[in-house]
Amino acid sequence: MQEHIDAILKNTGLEPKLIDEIVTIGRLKKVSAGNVVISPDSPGNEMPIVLSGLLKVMRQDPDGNEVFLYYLEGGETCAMSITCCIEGRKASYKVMAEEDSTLWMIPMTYMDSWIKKYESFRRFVFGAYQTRFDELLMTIDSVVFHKMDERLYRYLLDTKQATGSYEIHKTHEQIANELNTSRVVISRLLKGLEREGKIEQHRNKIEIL
Amino acid sequence: MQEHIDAILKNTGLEPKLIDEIVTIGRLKKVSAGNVVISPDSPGNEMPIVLSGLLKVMRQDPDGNEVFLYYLEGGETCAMSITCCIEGRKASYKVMAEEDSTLWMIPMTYMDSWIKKYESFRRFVFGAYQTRFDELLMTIDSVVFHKMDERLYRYLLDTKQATGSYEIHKTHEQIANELNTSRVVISRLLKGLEREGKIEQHRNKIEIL
DNA sequence: TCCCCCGTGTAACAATTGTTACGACCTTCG
DNA sequence: CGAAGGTCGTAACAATTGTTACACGGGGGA
Repeated sequence: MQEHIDAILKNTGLEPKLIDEIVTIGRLKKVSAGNVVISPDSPGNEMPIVLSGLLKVMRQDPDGNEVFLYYLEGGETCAMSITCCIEGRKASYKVMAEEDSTLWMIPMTYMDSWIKKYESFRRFVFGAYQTRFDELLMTIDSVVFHKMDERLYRYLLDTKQATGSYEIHKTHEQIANELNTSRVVISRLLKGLEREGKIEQHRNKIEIL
Repeated sequence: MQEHIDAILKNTGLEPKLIDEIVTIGRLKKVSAGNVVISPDSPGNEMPIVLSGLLKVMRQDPDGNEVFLYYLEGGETCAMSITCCIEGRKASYKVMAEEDSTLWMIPMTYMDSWIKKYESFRRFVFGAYQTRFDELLMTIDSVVFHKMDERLYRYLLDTKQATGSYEIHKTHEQIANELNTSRVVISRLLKGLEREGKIEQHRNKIEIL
């Protein structure tokens, strides 16, 4: 286990001394697919780093509607939870396990001193911010500048890329929920994509071509 | 001038010693209304703090379409330019002066050392991130969960709040551009808001009631 | 003054998306 | 096996948004 964590963390560009600290101080957390990692009302005083698996970050509105924002893959961290914790605010989003995942949880107490001490940690944190800003902006692009069919196709490609598989195991209903539209609309548009030869459909499964 | 800058910076919660450094190292920049402050192809190795006036941040897509993201008011800074500069990347957004504004420009070279040195600067920077994340998420909410009429009304209220005036001096065409829709649609919806008694319209001017 | 440009109102129509309804099929479980 | 529930296809219609076209009036410049 220990070596496994080391291996992941090495790819983040963090310096060895810091990795030692992280390994000593953090704790392992396992989440199985479909479960919630962070929700708007959970306390949240730890910063998660994804060791394996895949998380997805969603935005929720007061009426319970949702939109998919982006995936968090191995080696990445949730930038939003950092600021949330620093400011002691409630999360305004929801993080779920898309696959069975293992996380390394670091208490927020250490954040400030690490930022002060380690140049590599500053780079890590600011890099995380940059990446998330970019993802949010891409989401805005997708929603503002494109129609639902393009948005859907981009979502499928994102999912293919994040899971590393050209097969997506989701129902039309689930996809509709992530794009905040209705099942009928998704079925209609997926049929269109199929006619264009971009995908192939099976029960509970979409194949990206 | 000197005292004016001090006064603004004091409200940011930065510690006196750091304010001294900022005042010594930065330079003043004046921008008149309508001019571009940061564009996707400008170099951008300075971090701006708004001293007076109002900036607006827009997202642009490759075809030249635009959307309004949020305003930057006095005492605030552009979080996205921080990460951009740290990573030496090109900006993926555009910042414009909504009113005649004065900015205090700080070379990025000092960022890292200040973050290391000043607790208050860390709080300032992370606070800026948090605020911008929230604004982006609100933009996403607005676009994903609401129809154009509500989006328009929220935009008017935001503008009222940012400018501190219940009169908005913009044409339907300009508003349409900021919401990435067409003039006709805005005229239609503004008429609706007027009928509901939420606004009053005049030439080149909208009054929020 | 007269003319032209700009800003706005409005109609008519097209395209996109949302909603409701229903039928077909598959899977699971009793 | 048969019933029940979940998944998908499709039609018909409503609501929202986008597009084109044209009329009206104000204000500024020649």
